[in-house]
Amino acid sequence: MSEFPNQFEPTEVEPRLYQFWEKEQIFKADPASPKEPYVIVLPPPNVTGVLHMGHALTCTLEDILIRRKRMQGYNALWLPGTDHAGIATQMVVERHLQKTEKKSRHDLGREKFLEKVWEWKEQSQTTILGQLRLMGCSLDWTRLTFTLDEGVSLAVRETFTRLYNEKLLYKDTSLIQWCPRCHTALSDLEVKAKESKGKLWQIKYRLKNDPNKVLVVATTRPETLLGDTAVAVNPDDDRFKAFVGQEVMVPLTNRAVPVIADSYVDMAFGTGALKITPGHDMNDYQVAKRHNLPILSIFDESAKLNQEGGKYQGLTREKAREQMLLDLAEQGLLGEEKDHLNNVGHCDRCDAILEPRLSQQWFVDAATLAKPAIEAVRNGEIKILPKEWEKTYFLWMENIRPWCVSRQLWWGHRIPAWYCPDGHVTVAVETPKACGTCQSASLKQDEDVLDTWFSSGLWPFSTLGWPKETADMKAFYPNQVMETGFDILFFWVARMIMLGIKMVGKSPFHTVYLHPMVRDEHGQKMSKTKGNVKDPLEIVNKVGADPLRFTLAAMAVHGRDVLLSDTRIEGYRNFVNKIWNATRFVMMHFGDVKEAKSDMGNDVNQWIWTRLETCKKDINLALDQYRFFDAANRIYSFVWNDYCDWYIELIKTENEMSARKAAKDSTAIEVLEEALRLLHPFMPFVTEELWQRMPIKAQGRSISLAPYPTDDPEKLAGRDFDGLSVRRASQEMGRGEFQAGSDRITTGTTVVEAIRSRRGECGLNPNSEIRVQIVGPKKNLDALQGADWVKRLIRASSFTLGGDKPDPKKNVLIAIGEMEAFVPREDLMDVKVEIAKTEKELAGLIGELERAKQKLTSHEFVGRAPENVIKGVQDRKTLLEKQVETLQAHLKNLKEG
RNA sequence: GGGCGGAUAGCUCAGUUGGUUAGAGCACCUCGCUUACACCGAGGGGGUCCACGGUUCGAGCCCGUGCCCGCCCACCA
Repeated sequence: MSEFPNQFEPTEVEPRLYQFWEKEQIFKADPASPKEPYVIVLPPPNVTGVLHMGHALTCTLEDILIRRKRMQGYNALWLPGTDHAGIATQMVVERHLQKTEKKSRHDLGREKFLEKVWEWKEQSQTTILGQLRLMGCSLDWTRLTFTLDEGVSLAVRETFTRLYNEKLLYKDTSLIQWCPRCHTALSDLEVKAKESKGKLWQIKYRLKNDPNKVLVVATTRPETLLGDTAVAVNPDDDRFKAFVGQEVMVPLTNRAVPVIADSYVDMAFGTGALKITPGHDMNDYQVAKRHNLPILSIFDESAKLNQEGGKYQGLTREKAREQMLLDLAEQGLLGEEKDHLNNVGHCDRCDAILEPRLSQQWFVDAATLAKPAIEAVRNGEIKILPKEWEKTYFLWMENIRPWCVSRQLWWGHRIPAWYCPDGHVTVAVETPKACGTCQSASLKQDEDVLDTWFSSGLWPFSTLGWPKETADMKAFYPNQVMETGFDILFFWVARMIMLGIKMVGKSPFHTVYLHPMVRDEHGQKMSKTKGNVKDPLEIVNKVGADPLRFTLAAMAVHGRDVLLSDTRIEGYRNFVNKIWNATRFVMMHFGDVKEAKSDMGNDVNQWIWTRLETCKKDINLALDQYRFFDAANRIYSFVWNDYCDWYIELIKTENEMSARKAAKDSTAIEVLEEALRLLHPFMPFVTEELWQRMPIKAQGRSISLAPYPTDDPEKLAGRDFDGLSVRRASQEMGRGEFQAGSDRITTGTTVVEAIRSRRGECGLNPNSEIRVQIVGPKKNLDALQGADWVKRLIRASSFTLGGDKPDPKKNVLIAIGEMEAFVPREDLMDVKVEIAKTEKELAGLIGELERAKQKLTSHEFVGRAPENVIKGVQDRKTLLEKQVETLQAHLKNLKEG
């Protein structure tokens, strides 16, 4: 540690520091701690997955929140876990099995297949957990939970049983969304509506009693006609009044179905007559229920025609359609056909076209659970940020439908329901010995598993040991923040709120922070087919976790997508380098200071302390409001602009430097040390590495346990900081009282900027030395007295204050507010360029002056604008007048000379 | 069909209750290897803040209309 490499080496440092943190158990939360708790549970990544950019964003933002709170003395718990992700994982393993062993899950059988999935899970989980460590996540690994762990399983069974007993969960036969490829029921949310180009066919239905008359219906799915149990028309439709009550023959069959009247039918659409297929259309199902129509299922679980299909049995939907259209045409029953755009439901997972299917499933009465969940957000118990999402939340929750929770899969929580031979249902937390109704000992458990989101919905408390009354549950429920992507607001967040309130009796968290989507630098969604996917691990490998984290935070703007670009990441990699080198420089000169002893009489010191104070205020304010991007930009500009560009440059003069060394002044180190602490939640690795090298630092083991800098130390009073001395906290308080920079600093920096700028405009070699004389009001000249850094920063070989104004014809004049700087013409300028510059500047100033004058003569403005605004314009006008006057004289001289 | 969000410099975006001269990063141009850092430093150019109308002493910001993008929800077959 003694030598200081001239570059930060993330590949060497990051794993070493993470091991150190884990060994020291820095991230472990103690439920017995007297500290105020601050809890976030990590949205559990899918066990089959690898870490993608969305995870990277989630864990960066959550780690920033958690690390800051930990540094503020909270009992911070960030709880890790992984999700079994039922349908997704089962699909991946099935596919793998098919590929490697050419077997289906049915070939293996349930038990063997599940063994395979568990193997897969073990292997995959290690990968993703390692990746979370690579990102620097300060997760409490001692509490790692998997959604199929026994504890979670108990919570699931408990919830299922309680909801069942309260009739909020029930078994029902109903038309549900069925995926013919995954062979399972889905919830409404798992249906992706996609617009697709289809056709609208007209099909003639002959009247039973008068085969010469036909009723023409329009349909996009002719193959479903085998399932028709009625034809419907609008009751107000005069065209069809005579048909209502009669029967028509379903083409290609011998069945007669009634013509019914229902106002659902849109007279203007198609032919005005609608075939009703209640077994395979959600709307038709509703109509059928109203009219007590029979329901026919004509497709099997793979959406092939079943025994109801007659000659078409065994055909797929597409094949059947093709064949039936041919047959209809042959019988002269096919009318016109036209193109038609319609929405078709696809499986969220496998993209297959879904088929509504009549079946028995378990449902949760979501509408009842939603009521208190809506209320919790409405009364502010739960805040959703950005606030715009609340409206979306309400809209969905108020129109929520029964949630189908059973899945015909093997991988997941088995439904805790048992059936006896007589068909009685027994629902229980523990496997029952006998039927609850008839005492039969011959019980068979329900074959189905639960929707993954059912167990996810219990996550904020199932991870803490619920339903047992654990210490963790007492200490850490409710959580503080739920940070996740808006894409799972309904899938997950809403369900956690409903189930948390129902099961525990308290909202599961206080704040929901919905982060945006990560896209590429052109706002395109990252996708494999587009080839624009950025792999976070590749980036971490290349530049380290810190720059990636900082980029994600600095781009995370409320309600906007995060656009990730390589140049941005590179820029923040450079930032890491900048901090590294600034620390190296400061350590080189002040590495031997032993105690915090900042010379507060020195105005350069005061200035940087003041800037730091403002920075602390801004950052804390920003982070309190989840404005990660503001906080990131603020610390960036403090370190780079204030500290490196100004402060370090200011103290680099020999006088300043030797005085500081002699006095063992610790300001440079101390300010930087605080800046590192401010930065730590964003860039944990480089900050810890540098902090460990600092001679002056809080006495803790890790920067993660040092106090987070604040402009309001009262807030941290009384907190324990792993051995931090209270003295430092009180010192921080004192610094809040500094006034903004002294006259010497403000005057000096203004002079430096003006002269540098003029040099730049002239294209002069910045290294050439110039002679400078400054005249102006005494207070300004006094302020510049002794500011030898001004001389250094403008590269002045001589620097004269006051005295007679030099010959205007031989000197270039630079107006600096009320001051004038003179530089011998030969040092700076050729006359023609100077004249042009001056004229341009003058024109700008005159224009502005005119506008100011106009404002001040306007009665409305003077009469109605607040005083401070008027005063501002007046001051500006006075200054402008003085500058215009000076420059006009200067211009005159130039032209004459 | 409903709802939400966006449009500001070449690119990606800030701009917190309307207030003096609209900012940043990157890109670009000029100059500089001044011993922390060329992953750097100093300077510069570049904007009718989508259009039109309104409110106001004053609008990038508030209101209305229009146009163009993106997303979510939705049972017109």
